[in-house]
Amino acid sequence: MSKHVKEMEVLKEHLGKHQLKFTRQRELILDAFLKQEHITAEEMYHQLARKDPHLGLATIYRTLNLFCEAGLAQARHFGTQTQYDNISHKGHHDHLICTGCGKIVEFENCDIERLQEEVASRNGFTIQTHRLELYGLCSRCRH
Amino acid sequence: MSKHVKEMEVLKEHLGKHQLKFTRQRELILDAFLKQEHITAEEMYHQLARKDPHLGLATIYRTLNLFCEAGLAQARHFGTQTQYDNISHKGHHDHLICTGCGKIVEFENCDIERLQEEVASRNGFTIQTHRLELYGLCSRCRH
DNA sequence: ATTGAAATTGATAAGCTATCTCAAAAAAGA
DNA sequence: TCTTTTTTGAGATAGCTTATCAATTTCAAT
Repeated sequence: MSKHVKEMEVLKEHLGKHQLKFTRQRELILDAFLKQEHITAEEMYHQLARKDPHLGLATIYRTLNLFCEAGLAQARHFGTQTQYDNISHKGHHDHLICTGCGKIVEFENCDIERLQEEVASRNGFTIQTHRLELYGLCSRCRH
Repeated sequence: MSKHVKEMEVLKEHLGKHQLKFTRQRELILDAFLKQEHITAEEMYHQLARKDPHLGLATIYRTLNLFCEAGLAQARHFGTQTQYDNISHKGHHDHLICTGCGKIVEFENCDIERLQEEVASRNGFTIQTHRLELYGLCSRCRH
């Protein structure tokens, strides 16, 4: 039924270790979560309203936080909301954002990522995720 | 009176351009803000309560957001609160943030900054500012 | 210095996001 | 199935930030 067998196992293992139970809601939310790169609780609430209109918002929050504890998700505060990042999703990308027209260009740079690792380990940190945004003017807006 | 002449000029120029007015409160808040590397509105509210007990919290928020628009500050959301970073005084710095205990380590890395410039120019952008946050576990929280 | 239009302030209400409460429902082991 | 423990859903609550608005302040033009 679910395509996310590996992650489902990670969840079940975490549940087992902490005397928590495997529920229909947790399965449903994990399935939906793993299809996204990142999502907010509110977004997921509306998305899942079709499948289960009675699924409560509090349950979404509780479950997404559970995923963080299980190492499947990573909470990141963006604007006024909390984004829950899908850890298993590879292909992280950073953003170039034009302050003139709002244009967003995505990019990836291995050299930068390597230097980030260096900085982190020099400070005793193990990086889970990162966020890099460059703000400036695109060629069109500079004139 | 004020030691932050340069930044005060930046603020005044921004105010002039946008038909805004130079007030006692804005001067007071800028002076206090520039003494910090980063601060929350609430912290500043309590800090300034001694100098001006009638200074409202809403004014602090409004003014710190004004500083962001003027390019003197940068808002950063951490936990449930917003940190306002002073980017005009000590120069920009990036952050290593522990997702376990919330510890924040500031760092600067010229090599990363140079690579950022490269990425930007390759895409026709001129960088005005940037935000780099590395999330992970500090040595203490990893165990 | 005075005036008057426009912006700002302070106090508080309102808005939003996230968490807490608790009775009812569901899960898991015997 | 029975029993114990955990989870859920709905609404209440908490914490941070913004909106509202009458009174005040700024500032350019008298």
